Amino acid sequence: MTRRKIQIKKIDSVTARQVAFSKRRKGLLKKAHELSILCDAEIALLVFSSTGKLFDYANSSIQQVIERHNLKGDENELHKAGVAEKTRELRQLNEEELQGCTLEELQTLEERLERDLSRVSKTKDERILKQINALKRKGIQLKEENQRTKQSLVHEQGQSSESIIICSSSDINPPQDCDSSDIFLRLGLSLLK
Amino acid sequence: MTRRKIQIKKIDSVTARQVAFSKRRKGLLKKAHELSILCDAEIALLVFSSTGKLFDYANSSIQQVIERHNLKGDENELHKAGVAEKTRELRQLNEEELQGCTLEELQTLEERLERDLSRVSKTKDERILKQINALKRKGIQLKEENQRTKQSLVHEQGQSSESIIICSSSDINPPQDCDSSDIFLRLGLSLLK
DNA sequence: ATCTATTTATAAAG
DNA sequence: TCTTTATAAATAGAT
Repeated sequence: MTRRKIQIKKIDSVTARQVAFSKRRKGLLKKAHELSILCDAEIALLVFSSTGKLFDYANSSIQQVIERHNLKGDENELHKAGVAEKTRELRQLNEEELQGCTLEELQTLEERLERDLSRVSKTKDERILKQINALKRKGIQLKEENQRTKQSLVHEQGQSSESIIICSSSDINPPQDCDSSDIFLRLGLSLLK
Repeated sequence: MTRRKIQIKKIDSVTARQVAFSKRRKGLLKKAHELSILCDAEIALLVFSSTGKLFDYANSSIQQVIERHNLKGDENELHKAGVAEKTRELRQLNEEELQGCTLEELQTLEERLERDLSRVSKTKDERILKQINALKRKGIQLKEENQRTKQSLVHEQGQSSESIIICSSSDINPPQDCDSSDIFLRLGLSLLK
């Protein structure tokens, strides 16, 4: 505080808030570091900006605890820069190595898996729909043949058969279309209210 | 600092170190609080004295996670005990409240959603399978009737019909069973090597 | 804990 | 974001 004393309340101006955040964050991290050195203290400091970016300070011993608890999603610029490559590399990762991933990397992988799952489900649904339609066509064909055969009986013999199966269109309706991402959204909505 | 500038290195005198710890800890917590208010930031600050005592600051949303850190050994039991209830509560949460959840709570919710999605997909698959089997039965019925009708033609007229449809069992095979959780597992495995 | 000289942090402006 | 600068805040050392 200086030039003027300020009130401790949310800074209205977005720009001023960003400037203050940058300065004070730096100051806070410095103070945290000084305290840990001067007084031999263990310190963990996590600062998330309003946009979700993380800046942190932690002694190495606490660092491990934090990482183990997934308290922090590492969003350093450096990490972001390498995410695409990392994601590709993750295909080769075994489960143990996966534990070493940052939250952001895991999220990127998760999103990829969700997209792929959605694609697979959709493909599966389409294939099943095709099977159903094929069966439906086959059923209609059979019904027509059945009727035609019966017709020839009537025509050539003047007698009717009681063995004709009635197969209305409502008996062979296509299944309602419901791809899994849609289900997920609806499920999510119902669970969240 | 003041009266004299000091070097940032561990303070030798135990007394002086304790005094410095007390003063600077207070200052650090205050700065952390100011930053969180002024700049709308999420902050978690853990300070362990060299004697292992904890002093902390944290926004309410992070607070719960931090408190679990303090509980150390008890944490698992206590937390597990409350998960079921928490999960139930989360059903009532709207999106805004969801932002206030801890990472752990979000993960619990996510796992629940995944299980539910899996159940929904499985149910859907079973229903579709039923439809397919119903259509299959209908097709077989029709085929049998077709043949019976034709048979009666042959039997009563001694003539054969060329209109009989051949409908082999391979034409109406059931779809391979593949529930989505299985797909997900297989997809995951393939992506991870 | 209190005082206070001095250093540090930082608000406002460029 | 970096710099400058006036001023508020933090704090080392003493009591």
